[in-house]
Amino acid sequence: MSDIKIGLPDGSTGTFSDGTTVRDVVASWKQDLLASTVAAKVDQALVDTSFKLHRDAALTLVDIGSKEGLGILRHSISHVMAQAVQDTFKNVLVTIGPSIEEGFYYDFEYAETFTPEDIEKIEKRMAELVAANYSFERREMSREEAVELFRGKGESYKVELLNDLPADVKTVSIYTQGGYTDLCRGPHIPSTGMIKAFKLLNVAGAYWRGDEKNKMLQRIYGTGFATKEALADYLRVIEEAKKRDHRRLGRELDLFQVNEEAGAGLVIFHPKGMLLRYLIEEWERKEHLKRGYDMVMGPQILKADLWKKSGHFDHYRENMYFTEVDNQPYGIKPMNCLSHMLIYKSKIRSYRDLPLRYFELGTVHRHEKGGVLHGLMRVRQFTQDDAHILCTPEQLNAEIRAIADFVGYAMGIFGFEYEVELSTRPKDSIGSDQDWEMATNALEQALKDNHMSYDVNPGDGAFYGPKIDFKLKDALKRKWQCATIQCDFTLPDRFDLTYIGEDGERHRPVMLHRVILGAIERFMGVLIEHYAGAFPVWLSPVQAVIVTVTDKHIPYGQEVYRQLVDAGVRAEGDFRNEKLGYKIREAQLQKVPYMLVIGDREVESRCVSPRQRDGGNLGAIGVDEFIKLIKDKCSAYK
RNA sequence: GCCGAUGUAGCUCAGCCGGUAGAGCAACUGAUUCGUAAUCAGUAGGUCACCAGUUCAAAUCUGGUCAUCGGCUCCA
Repeated sequence: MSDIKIGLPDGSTGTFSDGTTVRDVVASWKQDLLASTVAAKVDQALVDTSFKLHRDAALTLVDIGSKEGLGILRHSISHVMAQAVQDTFKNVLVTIGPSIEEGFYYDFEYAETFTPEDIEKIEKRMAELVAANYSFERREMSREEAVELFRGKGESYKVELLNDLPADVKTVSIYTQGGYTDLCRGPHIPSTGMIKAFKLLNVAGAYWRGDEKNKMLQRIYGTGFATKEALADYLRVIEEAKKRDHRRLGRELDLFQVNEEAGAGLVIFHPKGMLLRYLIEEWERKEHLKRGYDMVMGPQILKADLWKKSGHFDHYRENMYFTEVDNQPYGIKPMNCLSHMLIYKSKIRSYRDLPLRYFELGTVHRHEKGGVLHGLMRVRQFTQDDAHILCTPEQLNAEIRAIADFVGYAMGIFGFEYEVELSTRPKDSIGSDQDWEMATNALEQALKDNHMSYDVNPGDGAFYGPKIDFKLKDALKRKWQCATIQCDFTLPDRFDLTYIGEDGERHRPVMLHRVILGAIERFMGVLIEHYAGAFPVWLSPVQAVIVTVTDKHIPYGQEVYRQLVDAGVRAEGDFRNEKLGYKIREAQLQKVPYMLVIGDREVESRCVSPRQRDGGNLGAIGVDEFIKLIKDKCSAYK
């Protein structure tokens, strides 16, 4: 921390009234403390010392490229954008405009729709405001004064925000730049002239305060960086991310389609996509059997009464599809647990039998809202690598820890990073307070025992129990929920599951719902983007393509093809009458890991010359040697 | 579901103010037999998402439906 320079005009290190120094503040800021805590502290320092310290600290942080500094810069740009919007258009009300991970946004209420041309106008006005180099002036006032100020401007959303502040908040701060004033906690950069690189990205609808019952506002997204180069880099990354969009690659690599004729959110797997899926599923089965799971399988439809018994009918009905068989109502399963419950109930269970781990690659149907469907990521029919574990309360901790380890192992195999979240009881839920507390504690304790860092998501659990979510990140930095572990004390109750304990008495088992990869479809989508379609050898639908130079090399090419296929290598032969360069290009675009060129040299020496998709060349090697290479990669999951 | 945009050949896209469709790539056919990311020539390919309406006339205007895209809400 000692190398951090504080941007005070006189180069001194200021000291706050509570004895901490500027250095302390910036150091703690760097340690990822809640930015707001530090911001509040810096603002307090401003009041205490009359240094315009917060600005300079912010400026310094922007200069050294810290996350917090960038956040401050973007927040300031959002103010400038709000001003530009109100300068350019009449009857626009401002709401909120924070910085976010990739940039910033500001939500406006405006009767008309912002068009792309409008966005250009706004950008132009913003450039003028930046050129004018207005300073950001901070002022504090009582909340009553602030209410008066914003009411006078007709900014009803700001008034609502002020009125909803906690009662103990007596004073609020406002920031003014170039005659435009916004309610804001700060901090901000010293002046608009410091904005070197920004861009407005798109307009979208967003509910006021994120509640779908509220009015829909117009949200303008933008981003900003400390330098033009950084902005250009970011835009390049966006372009690159588009290229690896799984929907595009799914078509280009001929993996799958989501066809309008078939219906929204319904995936059709093509041969290569199905092969990829098969490889993932085989991996799953092997790993589950290794870990003491039993494979089971239930039907797609079960009587509606059973869904009533489980609570799904009351709590999940709007997401379910129903059908009728012989005048009896049936529910198409949105989850796999019911069959597993019936398997458990098929016998009297002893504590000696537990834990029981039922694993099913379970295909489910959920009626997702139209607007959320997205390629393979959000679909209406998908297959979960689902398991339900029934155990004694004493076994719970070890089971949860084993699952968390399994997830970690799986993420390592597929090369993903992930974050962990613990979600607690939601409003619409079933079960006693006591059960919820026990379940939540069990999950939390297991995370602690495994020394895993996690965030808590209050109220985000399933209706039947709390859960641990594992979120991995795709190429666009979007987080996708994949693995989840859900604790359930209520289903065993509803289905009256029991086991005979050591004491000879009947006891209630505990149940865990869990998935490792989540949904195969979504996982494949994430996988496609992660590898940009260039799958590791063990997952490549085609591992090697044999390319002949001329027709006279075809007989040896077919011989090699036969040897590879017999050895279990996924090979294809490209014996078309095309130039070598043309065939190489196609194999390259299909991201095949190895291209085996067969020409005079190879026929003569009875070998192959594998060209790698990264452009490298392995030189002339024997076919056996090549087969061994592929086999080794597969067994190492490379 | 909500806000906004979009839907023309397999893909990427042209097609002004309504007069009834075009390019490049891909595909197919022929020629070419050629060493590591595109050989040349020719041919074929479209109910302009779907359904109504306005009009002498609709890819074009209006309404509805379906679907997709960017978000919001929700979620594996």
